[in-house]
Amino acid sequence: MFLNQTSQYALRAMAGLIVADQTGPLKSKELAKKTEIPSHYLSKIMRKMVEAGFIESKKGHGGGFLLKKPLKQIRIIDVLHATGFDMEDQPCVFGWDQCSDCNPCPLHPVWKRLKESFNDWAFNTTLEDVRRENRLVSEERFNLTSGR
Amino acid sequence: MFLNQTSQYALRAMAGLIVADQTGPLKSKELAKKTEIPSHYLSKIMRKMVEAGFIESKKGHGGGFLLKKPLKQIRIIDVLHATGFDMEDQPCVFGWDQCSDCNPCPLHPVWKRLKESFNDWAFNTTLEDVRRENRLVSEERFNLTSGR
DNA sequence: TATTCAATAGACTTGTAAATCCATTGAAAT
DNA sequence: ATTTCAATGGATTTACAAGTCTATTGAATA
Repeated sequence: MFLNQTSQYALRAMAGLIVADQTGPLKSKELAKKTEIPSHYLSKIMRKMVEAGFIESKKGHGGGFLLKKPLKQIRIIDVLHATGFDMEDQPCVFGWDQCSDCNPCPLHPVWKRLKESFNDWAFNTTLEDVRRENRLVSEERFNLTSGR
Repeated sequence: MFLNQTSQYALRAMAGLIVADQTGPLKSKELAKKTEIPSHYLSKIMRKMVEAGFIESKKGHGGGFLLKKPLKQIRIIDVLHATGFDMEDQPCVFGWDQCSDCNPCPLHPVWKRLKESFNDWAFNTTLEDVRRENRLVSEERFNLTSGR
């Protein structure tokens, strides 16, 4: 869908990291394998996550990436911003330089609603939600397969 | 933002066409100028709109593009489909081949909500909405500038 | 019929996000 | 100290969407 590959990879990588059993730092290569992201490309994305303060990196023996911030404090929008995506930078869909509520292009009202839904999602969803909902599913599956 | 340039152009072109004073067919070049879409590229997009049955084209003298269907019957999703965009074709954001409600990837629940908002918008917004809301704005402005 | 206009078709070029490659840095272990 | 491991930086390549160019088709006008 709509977000560019880099942003999608970033979400995927963060999700992959938080879902992993956290017994020490997770290596870029392992995460790459797990998430099927080209490993060298992933490295660059992970650097951005480090710079944004979401994770920290350890070089050398036993190195890799570790979560640094509470998941609750990392919103989807933060991850997107860290990859360079910013809704505010997006040009008017109709191509106007100065499109706004006061000076709306023909698509403005309609497009605005889409942006609002997107923002509603991106600002109100955190990586904690990702983890929680993933847990719920795993538990359900466990209950099923364990025969209760 | 997220939709590719071609899809955005398609929305822009349709909006440009319906907002134009409809005194006969609108030429591709005129529409291109109005919407600031590269004219030859626009031609290709307009062809898709013709094939989808939204508009018809007239060649030669006095030719151009005309609306064919009632605006109410053209949803945003239809325009997007006509340009080749299909939400159902979008691969799992986590990269899984078989990701579904029954077999959800770690991002599935969260991503699903985004898709639902998007679909809600794309399926429930028509070009009639685009026209109506544009009209409302124009009238408001008229009332202001006419000094009432 | 000849001329002009405008869409159509398809080959070709451009721009840039995505992906790869390789050399370097820095940390841990022995 | 030396070796090994893994992240980092930056140059380069690839792939493909976006955009351009040119020739053709087909309709209206006179």
